[in-house]
Amino acid sequence: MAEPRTISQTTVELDWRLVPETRPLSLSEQIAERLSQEILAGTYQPGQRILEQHIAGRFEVSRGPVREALRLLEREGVIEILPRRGAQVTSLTVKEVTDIFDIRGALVGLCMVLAMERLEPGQWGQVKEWVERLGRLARENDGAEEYLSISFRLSLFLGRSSGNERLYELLRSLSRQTVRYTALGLGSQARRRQSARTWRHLLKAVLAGDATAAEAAARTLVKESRDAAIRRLEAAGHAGT
Amino acid sequence: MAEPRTISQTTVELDWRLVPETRPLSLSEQIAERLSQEILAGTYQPGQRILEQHIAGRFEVSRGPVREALRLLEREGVIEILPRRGAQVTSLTVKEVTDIFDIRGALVGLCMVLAMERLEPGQWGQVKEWVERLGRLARENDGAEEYLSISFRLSLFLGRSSGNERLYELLRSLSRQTVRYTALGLGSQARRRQSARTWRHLLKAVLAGDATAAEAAARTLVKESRDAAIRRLEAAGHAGT
DNA sequence: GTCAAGAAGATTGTTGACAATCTTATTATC
DNA sequence: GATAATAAGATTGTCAACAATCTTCTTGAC
Repeated sequence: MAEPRTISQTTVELDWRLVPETRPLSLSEQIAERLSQEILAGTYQPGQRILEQHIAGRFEVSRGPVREALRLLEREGVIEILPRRGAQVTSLTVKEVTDIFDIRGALVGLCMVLAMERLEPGQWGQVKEWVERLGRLARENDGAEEYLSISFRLSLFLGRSSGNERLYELLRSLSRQTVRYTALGLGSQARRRQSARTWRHLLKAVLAGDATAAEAAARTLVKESRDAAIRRLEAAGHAGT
Repeated sequence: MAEPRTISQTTVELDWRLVPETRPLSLSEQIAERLSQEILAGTYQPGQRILEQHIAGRFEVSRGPVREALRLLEREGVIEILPRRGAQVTSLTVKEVTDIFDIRGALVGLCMVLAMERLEPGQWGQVKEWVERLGRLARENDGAEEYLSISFRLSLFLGRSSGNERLYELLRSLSRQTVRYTALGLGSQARRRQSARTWRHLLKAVLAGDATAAEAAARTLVKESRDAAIRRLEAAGHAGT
């Protein structure tokens, strides 16, 4: 019983998945995927311990694959493993959230530059549509969830367009780690308006062929996202949620 | 026999180590450390397969800890693991080397900006000394090895000075992955002279308090390193070494 | 002589059990 | 009543063996 084994399935959009490939997932990857979803969904809270035996029992596998799944999740920043003390759901401090956003800012800037070097002006149609959709969603009261989804997808599009596979993977991982904080900010309609405006600036710069301005807009996008998240965190009493 | 076990030791400078912490390393971490050294030293060549059983036999442990060590090395980019086909020493294409250098460039730029925000003018003394030493080494014929060591240390200093722990770790990992290619470039004296010159530009910008110029210099540093490495690779026939 | 099919060997994936360590609850002491 | 030592339980680290898959070598057909 090596690979053909499967645990109970749930379907999730490819972009959001931990392992975005379509090949049959190994047992440990399936476990990691499920746990990742549950942690993002809040079934496991930040700071909560994760016991190997408990997971093994829940998915009816031995502890071996569970251990490997936990290493995979640690690698993605979803959990932290302390030697001899087991795993727990990552609970970021405000400082750590800031730090990750800063890294994302620099990398998104690079993405933007590379994408403009590679893409023809005609290949930005999809981006234009998405940015316009963001504008509409920013005017609505309950557009938070879809806004997040579209902006996440826009980021991934830029990442892929950079032509730098490793940059794409890195950004995907960092975006995953901060998605709950990005969402925190985008909960406010004012913040969505701000975001949509910056996206429009970015698009304008792209269509004008101004790489410097586009890079600046991309970095601004992340910086604004960071500041909104931090404000929310500090208002809530800066516990690691 | 859980943690107190040790495999045969070798001492390596902390900066170059896979796990830079000083706490007692777990068995799998010790194995990963040793393998990492051997791979960097060329005992295992790029592309070469690594068999779990072979490693387990060599270090007289079971395959469990070896498997965990391999995951650790995969995470650091030292090896690649293909499902059901085992591990092999990472063999980067020219494109992948370029991509990693580009990421490093963007991140080193960010480092520079952050470090200048945090450090007082008086705290750059160590950097000044190192940069001057690089200048001397660039004039010598056989200064390649020490040049690499000092410039690696300079990069790490900037990383630490950024105050962004995650940025530091990320840069350390990426620098490790490209260190053999950086070394390839620095083998030429002309290249060392170029590098030393750019370091001097960087230092000058720092001391003048010009963050923009310092960031540009930092990015240039990585870009020049990238171009030198690529030239060497392509001259050598662009196999993955 | 080349290519495809099959069999033997090698290698990874998984499991359950045992050992060492860590955590928690209890008890004793000040 | 609070603190420290102790013991029991819980949890992680390691091991050896088995099962499934992959690789390679052999054999046979064209």
